[in-house]
Amino acid sequence: MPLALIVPRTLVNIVVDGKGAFARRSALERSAMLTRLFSDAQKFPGWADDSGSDDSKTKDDEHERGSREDDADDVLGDAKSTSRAQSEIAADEEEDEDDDDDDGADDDENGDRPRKRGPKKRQMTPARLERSKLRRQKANARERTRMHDLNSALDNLRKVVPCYSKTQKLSKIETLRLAKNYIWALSEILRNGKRPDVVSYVQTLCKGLSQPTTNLVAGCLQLNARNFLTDLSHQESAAARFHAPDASFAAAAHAYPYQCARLAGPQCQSGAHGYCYEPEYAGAAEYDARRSPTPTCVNGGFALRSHEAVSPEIADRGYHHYSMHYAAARSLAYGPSGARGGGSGGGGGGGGGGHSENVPPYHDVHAHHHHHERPPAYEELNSFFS
DNA sequence: TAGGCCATCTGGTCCT
DNA sequence: AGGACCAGATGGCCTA
Repeated sequence: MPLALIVPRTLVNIVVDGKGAFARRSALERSAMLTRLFSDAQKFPGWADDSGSDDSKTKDDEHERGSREDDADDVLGDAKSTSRAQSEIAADEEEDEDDDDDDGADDDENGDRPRKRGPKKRQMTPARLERSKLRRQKANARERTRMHDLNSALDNLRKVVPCYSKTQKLSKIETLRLAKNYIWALSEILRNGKRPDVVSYVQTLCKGLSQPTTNLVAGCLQLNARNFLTDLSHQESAAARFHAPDASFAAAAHAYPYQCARLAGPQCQSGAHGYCYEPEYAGAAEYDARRSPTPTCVNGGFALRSHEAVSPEIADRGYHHYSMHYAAARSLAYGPSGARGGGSGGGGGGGGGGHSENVPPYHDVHAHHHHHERPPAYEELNSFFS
C-alpha cells in the first residue's frame, strides 16, 4: 500500500505543525497528539487492515486478532495435522530406533539432539517393519469386522423398534435413542397394565429424537407429527401421561387422522375418518407388515379397521395393537427369528458379538410377577409370547 | 456448499 | 505379544 494512503491527518498536522516542532511539545501533548494520530489512523481506510475491510479495529485489536488467528491456526494445524504429526513422530522414533540400534555407542552422533527417555526400542529392521505392517493390517481387519458386527446388531435393533424402513434407515444414534424410548414405553405399559393414549405414546417414542426422525416415526405410526410436537415443549413427564384413560386411544385415533402414502388400495383407503387400515394387523402378521420397505404407513401399531375404530369394543380389543410392540420386545430378547440369539456369551472383554443381544427371555425377566398381580394385558402378552 | 452420517485407518490403553 | 475396545482423523456420500 502506498505510503500516502496510510498517512492520517493528525500525522500531517504533526509534521506541518506550525506552532512548534513536535519534539518541543510536552510529553502530555505528544501523548495526546499520538493518541489522536492513532485514532485517525483507525478511521483511515486500509490503515489497520491490508484488506481494508475492517477499518474499525484498532491496531492493537488487529494485532491481537492476528495473534489469535495464529493461535487458532496452531490449534487447527495441530488438529488437522495430527496424523501427519503422528507419522512424523513415528518416523522420528524409527530414526531414534536406528540411532539406538548401536547400543548407545553413538547416541550423541546427532550432537544437539537430546536423547529421549524411556525404554529403548529395537531396531526397525525390514523384517520387523514387515511384521508391523502385517500386524496393523490384521488389526484393521479386526476393527472392520468389529464395526460390521456392531452395525449388524444395530440393523437388528432397527428391525424391532417401532419404525423400520429399509429405504430410509434410522441413523445409529437415532436408532439407539428410539430403542431407549421404546423400551421405556413398553416398560411403562407393562408396569401400568394400561394402554397409553396415542399421543403420549408417540411423544415418549420421539423424546430426544431429531426432527426428521420424529417425523419419520410419526409417519411410521401414522400420526401427524404436528399434533403432538406443538405441546411437546411444555409436556410433563411422558410417563405420567401413560395413566391417561383408555378411552383416549380410540378418541386419539379420531383426533389424529393420517394420510397413508403407500396404501392406496382398497385395504387402505383413507375413509371418512382418514384411517388407514390393513386387513391383517395383529400379531406376527402385523409385525411382518411393519417391515415395509417404505417409511410411511408401515402399520406401526395404530392402524385401525375403520369399522372397529368407531366401535366401543375397540377399547377392549385395543391391546392387540400393542402386540406388535411386544412381539418386537420378544424379538429383542430372542432375535428377529424368534430363536435365542446365538451369542457365544463369552466372558468379559467383549467376547465377540451377540452377547449384548442375548438378554433373558420375557419369562425370566418378569418371573417375579405373581399371577394375581399381573396387569390386565399380561395374559394376552403371555399367550402371545407362548 | 455446509452439515450430517458413515466407513475406515490408526494409535493408545487395557487385559489376558 | 496379541486381541478388544476406544477415540480421533479423514475422506466419501448424500441431502437440504
